[in-house]
Amino acid sequence: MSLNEHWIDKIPGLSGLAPDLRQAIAAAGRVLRLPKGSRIFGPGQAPQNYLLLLEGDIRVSQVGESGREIVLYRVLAGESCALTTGCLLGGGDYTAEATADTDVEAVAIPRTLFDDLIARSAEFRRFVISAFSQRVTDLFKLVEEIAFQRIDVRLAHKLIELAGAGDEVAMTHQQIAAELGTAREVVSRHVHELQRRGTVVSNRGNIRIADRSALERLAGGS
Amino acid sequence: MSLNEHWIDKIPGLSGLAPDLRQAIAAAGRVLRLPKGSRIFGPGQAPQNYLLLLEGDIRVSQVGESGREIVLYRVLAGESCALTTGCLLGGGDYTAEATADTDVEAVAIPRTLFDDLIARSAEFRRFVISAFSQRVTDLFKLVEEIAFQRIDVRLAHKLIELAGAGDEVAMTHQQIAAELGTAREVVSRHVHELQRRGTVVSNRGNIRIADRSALERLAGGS
DNA sequence: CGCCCCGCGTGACTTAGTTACAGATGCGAC
DNA sequence: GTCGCATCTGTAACTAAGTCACGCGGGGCG
Repeated sequence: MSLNEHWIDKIPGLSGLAPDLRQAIAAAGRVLRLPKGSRIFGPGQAPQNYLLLLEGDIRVSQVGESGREIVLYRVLAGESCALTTGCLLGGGDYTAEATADTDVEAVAIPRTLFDDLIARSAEFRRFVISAFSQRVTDLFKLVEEIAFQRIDVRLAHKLIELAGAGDEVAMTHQQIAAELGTAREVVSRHVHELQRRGTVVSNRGNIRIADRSALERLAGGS
Repeated sequence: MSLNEHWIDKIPGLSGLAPDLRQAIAAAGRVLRLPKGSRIFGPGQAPQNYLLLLEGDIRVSQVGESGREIVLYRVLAGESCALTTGCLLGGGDYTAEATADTDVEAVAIPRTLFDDLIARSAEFRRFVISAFSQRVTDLFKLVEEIAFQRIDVRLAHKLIELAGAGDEVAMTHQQIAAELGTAREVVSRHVHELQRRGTVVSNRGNIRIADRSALERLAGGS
């Protein structure tokens, strides 16, 4: 029980939930642990639970017939995966898939409880709806990027994002291509060009940012 | 009052709403009429109401810095525009805009009532959430199309969609380009090619489908 | 009638995606 | 160690898409 009270506090949006609802959630929610690389869901799987992510990083991506892939968004610790589950319940056919990018710890909330929480808690509603909204704005931005932005700009953007606080991106060109929804060769070419200009240093499975400000200039400007 | 009971029945998802809630909606909802071409919302405008569309057709699109435009989705009669309003409330900065493609009749529901309805009616919740879900799957599909599909296939698709039951599309190449998020010249070239093959007949501001099955083959197949 | 705006056509060029390889590099088996 | 192999990366040639610049022509309107 103290264990259950423990995880709910990892979800910032739910900190102020009424005690009785906390208890209901703690009682009915099951904690799942999945290793890195697990398929959370994919075409053909229809989960009956709403998921809250406690630890880890889930990547939601779309694959085309050609096998090419593009990352739609990520679900981070403390966020809800309700969108994709909702998508399944409401949407009918879809082709997105979700993969654990790291080891993952999540809570599965049965649908009946979810409905109940939505009905009884304004805070929970706010949490769910703002999660939906956030995803949608993410997708809006993504559409704009794909449709209008040049690949080199998007690559610069992604490298900065993926490097985070550090300056190393431990990914293959293929994986970065999947992030951007383009082909591996395209990434290779642009990485090579960045290396030629001294902006990055590229090694097998790893790219190090050598001149962050140059990258930011590329990402921000034209 | 009978007038108010009138419009609520235009929303299929709300037909089974409890009588007291119907009354609340009827009392607080204001019916709006907007002429074709009106900007429903855009960057810099933050509506405080949730909108239900009774009549007409709203186009939600994204414009890039270059001025190029892409249609994200449409809101049709009987559907809710809650997504985009929710997007505003939850999302912070965004750049999408919504335009009336036809004369439009909509109901504005104040936010307080919306919250109340969500709290009290499972049916209303289902309506709102499935609307959200639908938009999201639409956006998923759109991302896949932009990222992976060839322009000629997407054009064929759009022409069929825009023609509806008939076989005329009364739009300029520029407008069709905005639908697809591409440049006018690209549309012109492909339309020209389709005309050369006898699939369509193109005139100023109008494209007539001459061989629908050929178009469907193009849209469906590779 | 003539002007002008708007939609459309076209050519030359750049960027992105595709196809088909050929090296390179690490890692495990032996 | 080193051999074999899968995986990652580089390159070249080609097609598709997007960009830029301009010309043409038809309608509408003064």
